[in-house]
Amino acid sequence: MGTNAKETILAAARKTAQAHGYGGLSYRDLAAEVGIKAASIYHHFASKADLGAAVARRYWEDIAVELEAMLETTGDPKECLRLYPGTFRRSLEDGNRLCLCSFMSAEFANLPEAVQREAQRFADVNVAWLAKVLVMAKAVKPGDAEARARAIFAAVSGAQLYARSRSDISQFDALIEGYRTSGLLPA
Amino acid sequence: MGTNAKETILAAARKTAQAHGYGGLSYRDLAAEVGIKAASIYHHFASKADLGAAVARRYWEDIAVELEAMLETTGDPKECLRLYPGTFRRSLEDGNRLCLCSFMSAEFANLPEAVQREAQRFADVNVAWLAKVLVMAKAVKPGDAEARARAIFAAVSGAQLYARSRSDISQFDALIEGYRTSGLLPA
DNA sequence: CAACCCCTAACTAACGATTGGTAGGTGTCT
DNA sequence: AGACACCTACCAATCGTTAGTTAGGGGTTG
Repeated sequence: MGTNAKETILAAARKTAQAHGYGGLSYRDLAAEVGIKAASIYHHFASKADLGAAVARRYWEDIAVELEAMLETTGDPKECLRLYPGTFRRSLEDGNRLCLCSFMSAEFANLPEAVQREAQRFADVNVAWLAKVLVMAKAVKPGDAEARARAIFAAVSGAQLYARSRSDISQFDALIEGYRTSGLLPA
Repeated sequence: MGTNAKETILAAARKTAQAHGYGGLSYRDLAAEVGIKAASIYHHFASKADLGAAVARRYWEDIAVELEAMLETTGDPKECLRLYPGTFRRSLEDGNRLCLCSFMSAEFANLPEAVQREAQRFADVNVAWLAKVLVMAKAVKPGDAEARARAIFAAVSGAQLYARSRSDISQFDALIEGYRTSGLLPA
């Protein structure tokens, strides 16, 4: 597998965890998918907790980059708010997968502390970005931005969870539309 | 464990599943909690899938009764909409537990079909009741009731998930308040 | 009344599979 | 030579599940 084995493992683990959770991560299955043996994963990650934490950390690092890039390329905070649910939609498009943070929030009680921390950071990154963009778009009073950002994040997460349980992306789209007409998201 | 062993198992399994999911249900742990041996559970439930389906079914049956009772005792649909998030709040109060349906929606890909079906029914029951109450309260146009009901259910589920990942009920309360000020829930 | 039979509700003991993890060896490239 | 990437071969624990057994209560029958 060469020098990028670690990255390949991380990517495969992320996809599996988004479908079956941290508990559904198996060294043997993961190794088979990557094309090495289970014990070899220990050469890159000292334990399952380490792997889980690395996967979750990479997950919020990636979304942080993606969200900042969105803001930069569009240069339009209102457009960003319109596009935001798309980041969750894409997980559903990709094999009806869930946001890793949502899955780990459900599994929270079973997670090693290091994994818990990294999972929380994903939510923090999303809320911070949303709050910033809401203020830029003058969609809320600056003092209300963080509360509204959290509400949007939680609601979109819930929409993804619901749509997943129906294996039906159109349910996600309908829910997001519902958030707009009700005023949670700017119309 | 006399005649009500089956009920005792169901109740213990529900509590465990709300904390650790269907995958976190272990016959040995469950039996130890109830005070019998693992194999004895098979006298009451033919398989883990059977047990899981029975737990999920009982879960939506109970909430259906609870919601109808709320409507009857208050007689006030607006008051019902105000009280509704409380049903999710109580799971958090009880050991930071999650709605069983939410946990199973996350685990969806790993669930036996019978369990999937019963988990979906919980959402259906909630949405149907919410839609009915929204119309009674004249909070939305009758044609928009079901879409709004789904939006409320998904958003409240998301709020519970977020609060759980922080082990902080006040986050749930703040999110619900945010849904009210934004217009998703009637103020 | 007593013997019989079946049912319920539990038990002990083990099954094969899978889990995360460890020890130590092998080949390859610099 | 030595570091790196990966291997084989195991381990103890846990998983859902099965087989066979036991204790006791209820009904029917001689």
